[in-house]
Amino acid sequence: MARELDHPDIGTVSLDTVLAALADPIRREIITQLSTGHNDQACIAFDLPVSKSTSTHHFRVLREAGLITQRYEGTAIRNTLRCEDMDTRFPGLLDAVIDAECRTRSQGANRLVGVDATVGA
Amino acid sequence: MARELDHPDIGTVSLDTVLAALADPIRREIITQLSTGHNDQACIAFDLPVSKSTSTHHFRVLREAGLITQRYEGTAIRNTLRCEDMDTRFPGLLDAVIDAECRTRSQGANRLVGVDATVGA
DNA sequence: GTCGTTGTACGATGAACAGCGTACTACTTG
DNA sequence: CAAGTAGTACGCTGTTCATCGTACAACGAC
Repeated sequence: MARELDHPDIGTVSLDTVLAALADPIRREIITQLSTGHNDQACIAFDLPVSKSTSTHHFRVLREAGLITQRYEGTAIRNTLRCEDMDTRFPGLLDAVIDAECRTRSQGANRLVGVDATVGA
Repeated sequence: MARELDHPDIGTVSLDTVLAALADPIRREIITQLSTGHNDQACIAFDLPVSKSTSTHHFRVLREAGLITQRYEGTAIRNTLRCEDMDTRFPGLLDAVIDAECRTRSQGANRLVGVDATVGA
């Protein structure tokens, strides 16, 4: 019954923190996967080109920025995107970033190596 | 006739660079002032709580990210926001950030000290 | 209990970057 | 020409942060 994770009130999250969180390509990868069918998945379900501890770090930054919710389920964690909360706080911002990310991706020249072919798997 | 400044093709600017540029509060301050009546102004016209050299640095980051245009006019530089270019490249993104910034600001608790009362002057 | 799974804590490290001051260039004005 | 204005270049500094490995904790299955 320990294992409670802190989530910020959406009213208190700062634009600074949100944009800093979104400025990292790995974290945008997570957000994008969450928004395209990977919602409510464990952290390992995301095929990220970094070590486990780095991955933990990125998920935490996203949670503390108010972008995702993390809830324990056994040993794993369910990650969900806080779409509505973010749209309340900063309307259009998250959608614009996800859209921009997808747009960049379909243009080829993906900066995030090692994930290209396995995203859909 | 020297004094030409490089501006990236809008098609080549990366989301990474743009978000990194927008993640800094000083640079968002510049962008916000540009979008709210301060367009086409010299760098010194922006009342920023940093030194001149730091200011130069931020303007350059914005230009190289494709967010602003800088054109010499005598000893000064005219700064303009590349709204349409940005909206072509990443639709809705710039507007969402500016809107979010203004929203944050009118909520009080402005993180950027020293600019509050003198913005309108 | 033991073992495997999933994620965390804790250092440590190296790179990136915001900030500054000083010295400088380029232009305008007198 | 000299003086003033607007911005740049350069070097430096301190901080932040992404990354890693290793050791550990919490839970499920057996």
